[in-house]
Amino acid sequence: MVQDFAYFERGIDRISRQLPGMPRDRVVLNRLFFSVFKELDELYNRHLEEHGLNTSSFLAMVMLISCEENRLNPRDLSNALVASRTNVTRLTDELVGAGWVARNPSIEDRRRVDLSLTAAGRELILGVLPKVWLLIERQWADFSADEIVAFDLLLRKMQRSLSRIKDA
Amino acid sequence: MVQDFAYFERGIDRISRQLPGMPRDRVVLNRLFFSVFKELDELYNRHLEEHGLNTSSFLAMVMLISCEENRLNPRDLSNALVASRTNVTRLTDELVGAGWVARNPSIEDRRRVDLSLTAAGRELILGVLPKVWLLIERQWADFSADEIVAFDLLLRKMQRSLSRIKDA
DNA sequence: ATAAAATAATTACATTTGTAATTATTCCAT
DNA sequence: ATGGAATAATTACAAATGTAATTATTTTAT
Repeated sequence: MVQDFAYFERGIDRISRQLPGMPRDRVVLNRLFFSVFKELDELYNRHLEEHGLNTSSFLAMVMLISCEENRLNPRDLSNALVASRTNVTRLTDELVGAGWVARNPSIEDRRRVDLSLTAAGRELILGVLPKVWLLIERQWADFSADEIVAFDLLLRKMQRSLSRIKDA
Repeated sequence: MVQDFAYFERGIDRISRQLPGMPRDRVVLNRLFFSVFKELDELYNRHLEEHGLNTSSFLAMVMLISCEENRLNPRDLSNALVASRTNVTRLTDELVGAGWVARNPSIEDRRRVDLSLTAAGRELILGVLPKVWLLIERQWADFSADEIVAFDLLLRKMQRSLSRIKDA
């Protein structure tokens, strides 16, 4: 069956036989990474749905409750979400429409817009966060403290590698 | 600035002060995972673009060249890509339109459709794979063999954990 | 044998995301 | 001080993805 990863590995080996030079272990790693991410995103979207959120709007609200001045520009959100500015504009429209976020012209720079949580938005995200944390704890329940640390280091290393390739 | 992860960690700590009970290390891990994935997806999309592909259509073609009988049903692709059947229908329309994939009614079960690569599709993917492998090698160049193995094991563990939560 | 349930793919429609062009403002080099 | 370049956000539009309903076929329980 498709769901277990051995299926993919057999496929990868079939390609390897048709075309030499495959860095097999790293090809497997990337494939794993993609499929695990999709499952992860799906899981959190499913749990956030009942609160009218998805992983993007949730992260946007989290960025807003966690930022220094309690306000953030669309540009910052775009970086934080690794999403286009366009999409952030639309997302913001949505959150403003729901009454969770306020848009205010920036005082220092009139090109800018300051986004901040409304009282309702703050209340929502403070209610959702503990539920998300419970899910996170279930998700990582089988991992030892050492494994968590190791995973963290590997992801950061991967991040550095990706940004180096990007800049090159 | 937003791009380095310390920025997120300071935000995470600000939340922690507003709301107790956060499993900090694992929250950081999930955030890292999301942001690394987005960067990864972006990188590969950028490199695949010149061949008229993106990560989805590329993986679809890879599944087709790597499958046992050289044919696959839309259903299988949907599982492999962790994408909706609808999206696979559209994706297939696209690949068929480009002349890379053929749609044939299945002999055993007339509800089904067999998808397979055309000669042009096969040629395309055999040309693209080596380039993708070069990128993969750059991406993982800094990782030792041990790190690759460790990462692989952690991702598989994560996959099992996610599928356990899904089934529950 | 046959009717209900299950399965496969697709269609119609909505949502999410992105690229390119536009508008407004600020920065910077003369 | 001022005109060109850079930056911020948005708008118009296109591409990618998803949900629910529909059609065709097969499986299964009587």
